[in-house]
Amino acid sequence: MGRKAGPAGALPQRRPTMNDVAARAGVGLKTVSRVVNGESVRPATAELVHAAIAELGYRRNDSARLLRQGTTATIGLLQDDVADPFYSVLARAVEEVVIGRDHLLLTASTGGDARRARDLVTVFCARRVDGLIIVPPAGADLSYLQVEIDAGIRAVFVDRPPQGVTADAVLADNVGGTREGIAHLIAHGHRRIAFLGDRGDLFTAQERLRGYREALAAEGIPYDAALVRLGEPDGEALEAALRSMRSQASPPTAVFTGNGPLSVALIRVLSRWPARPAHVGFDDFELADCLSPGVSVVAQSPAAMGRTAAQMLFQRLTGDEGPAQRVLIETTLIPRGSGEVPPG
Amino acid sequence: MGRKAGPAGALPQRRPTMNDVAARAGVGLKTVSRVVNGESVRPATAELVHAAIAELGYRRNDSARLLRQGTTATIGLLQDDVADPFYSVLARAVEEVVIGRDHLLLTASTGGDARRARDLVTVFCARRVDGLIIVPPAGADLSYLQVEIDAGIRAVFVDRPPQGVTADAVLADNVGGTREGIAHLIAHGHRRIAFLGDRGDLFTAQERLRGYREALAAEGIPYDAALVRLGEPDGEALEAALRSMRSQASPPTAVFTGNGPLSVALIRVLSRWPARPAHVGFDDFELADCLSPGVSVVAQSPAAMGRTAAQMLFQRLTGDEGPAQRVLIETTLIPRGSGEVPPG
DNA sequence: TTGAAAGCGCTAACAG
DNA sequence: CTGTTAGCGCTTTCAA
Repeated sequence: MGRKAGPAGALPQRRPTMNDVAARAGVGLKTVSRVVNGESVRPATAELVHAAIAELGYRRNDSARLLRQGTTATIGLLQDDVADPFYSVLARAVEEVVIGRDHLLLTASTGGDARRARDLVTVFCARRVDGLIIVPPAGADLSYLQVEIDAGIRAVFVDRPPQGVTADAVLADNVGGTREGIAHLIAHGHRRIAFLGDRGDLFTAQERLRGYREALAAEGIPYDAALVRLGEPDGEALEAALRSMRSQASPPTAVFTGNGPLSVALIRVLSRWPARPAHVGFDDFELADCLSPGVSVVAQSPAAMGRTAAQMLFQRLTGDEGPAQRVLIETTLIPRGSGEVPPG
Repeated sequence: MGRKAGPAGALPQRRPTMNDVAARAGVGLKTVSRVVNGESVRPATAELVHAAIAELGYRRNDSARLLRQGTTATIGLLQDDVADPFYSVLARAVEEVVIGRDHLLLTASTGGDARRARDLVTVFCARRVDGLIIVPPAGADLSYLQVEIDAGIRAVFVDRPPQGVTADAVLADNVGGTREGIAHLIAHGHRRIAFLGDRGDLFTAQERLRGYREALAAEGIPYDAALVRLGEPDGEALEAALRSMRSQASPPTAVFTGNGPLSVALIRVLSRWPARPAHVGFDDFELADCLSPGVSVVAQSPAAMGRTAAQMLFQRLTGDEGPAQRVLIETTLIPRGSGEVPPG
C-alpha cells in the first residue's frame, strides 16, 4: 500500500538522493559521495551512511554522475537491421566489448534509410554518446557528421566506408573474398559464371563485383554483362534474371551470390528448377551445411568486424589521434558441395 | 588544423553551451532555451540567437535536458543473446516502438547468466532507464528488481515470466502451440512421438512439455518418459538420446523439437541417418522451407512479442496502474512436409 | 517578451 | 577525515 494510492494516482515516486542520505545520516553530502564511491571515510561514519542508504533504499543516479563528469559512458550503434543475422552477430560482438569497458550500448536500425540514419545520428549525438559505430546506408552523404566529429564524438564505420567524412572503417575483404570464391568455381571447370549481387549503389556490392571481374580477368575469361545482375534479393526478379541467363547461347554453369539473403533467395528458386548450377555465396548462413548439396560460401566474420570496430573506437576514446584507419577483415572459403559441382 | 594540435594533444573539445550562445547573441540564457525549444520569442531576437547557434555550432545536450526533466527517455532491453534470430527479431520490434515514442533503446545480452543479468539490470537502473524489457534467465530470482519497480522503474517481461516479482509478461502460447503440433503428428498416425526440449529449468521448455503431455492425454496415448529428453541443443547429446530411443522395443516414429536451435541440431543429426522420422519443431527458422522435406513448425511471432511488450511498457509509463497482465501471443502451425510423413 | 535565480543529482575543488 | 562551495548544461519557477 502507499504505492497504489487509488484513483488519485501513484505517489510522486521521488527517489532518495545523496542529499537525503546525508541528512538522514547526519553527515555532509560529500561524505555520502565518498562512501558510495568507495573512497576513504572513517569506518564509523561509513557505517552511518550505509545504514541511511539501506533505510532509504538509495541508489546512485549515474546519469547525474556522468553529466557532471562530462561523459555518458555510452556508445551508439547504428545499422540497417538488427534482425538480419549478419548485423545481429555484429551487434553482439560490439555489445561485448562495450560492456567490458563499462559503457552501455544504444542501438537503432535505419532500415537502410539515409534520412532515418541521419535523424538517429543526430539523436545519438544530442545525447552526447562518447562514440558511434555506424553501418552507413547506401550512398548516404555523411558530411553532417563532420561537425559532430569535430566536436569530439568519435565514429567508426563498419561493413561500408563513410562518404563525405574521414573516419576509421572496418570492412570485410570483399574483393579478395569474392576473387577466391570465383577462382574456386573456375578451378572446378566453370567459365560461364553468373554474378547475382545486391543493389549497385551498395559499396559491398560494387567491391564484390570488382572481385568477380578481377578473378575472371586473372584467368583470361571475358566479362559478360549478360551474366551479371545487381538488385535486391527479390525472388521473382532473381528468377526472371536466371531464366533469361539460361536462355542464352552459352548459359552459366555456376552462380555466385553476393550476400546471404541473395544466396537464400537463389536456393529458393533453384529448389524448383530442373538442373542445378554450381553455387558459391558470399557470407555464411545457418543451415547452409544442411541443404543438399551443402552450400559453399565465402564466410565473413561479422563478430570479428564488430569486435574490431568497437576496439578501434575505444582506442580513439582513450586518446589515439592517429590518422583514420581502414581495417580489412579476412574471409574464409568453406567448400560444402555446391561449389564443387562440375559444369553440366 | 587546430584540431590536431600536435603531440600536445587535441584541444579540450568543449562544446558550446546555451550560455555561450546567450553571451554570443547578447541575450539571456532562457531566451536561447526558448528559441531552441521553439517557444515564442520575438522574431528579431530569435534571429540573433539562431545566428549565434550557427556560428558556434551549438547543439542542445539532451542528457542535461533530461536530467533536469527527471527522465531519461530511455528503455533498457535485456535478453539472452541478440545474435539469436528469435531475440534479434524481437529486439528489432522493440526498437521500432521505442524510437516511435521518441525514446532510445539500451540493449545488452545476458548469455542466459542470472548473475550477469542482475548486474546489467542494476546498471540500467542506475542510469535510471524509464523502463525495462527483460527476458529473464532461467530460474533467476528477480526479487532484487522489486525495489527498483517500487522506486518507479517499470518492467515488462518477455518470453519467460518473472520469478520473485510481479510484473507484466508477454509470452508465447507455449502449451497451446505444442498441443497443436503434437496433435498434428497424432492426426497423421503417430503414437510414439519423441519430445526433445530445452533445459528443464527453462519456463518455455516446461510449458511445451506440458503441452506435449496434454496433447497425448487428449488422445489417450500414454506418456513415456523414455521418449522425452530435455537439455541444451548439443548435437552429440541429441544423437545419443535419439539412438537410445531408436533401440527401444517401440521406437518413436515422430520427433517434436522444442525450439529453433534444437530443430536445427536435429536436422543435422538426421541428415546422417537412414530412416527419417516425422518432425515438427517449435519456432520457425530461416530455410525451414528449403530443406527436403520442408520442416513443419509451430511458428512463434517474436516481432509481435517484442512489439506487444514495448507497447505495454509505454502504457505503464503513461500512467496505467492496473494489475499486472500476462499476454499470450498465438502460434501458427505451418505444415511443410516433415510433419505430414506417416509412421514408418 | 525576456531574464535572473534556483535546482535536477551528482562530483570537483577547495577548504577546515 | 570531513564539509562547503561550485558547477556539469539544461529547464523551471517567478519576477520584470
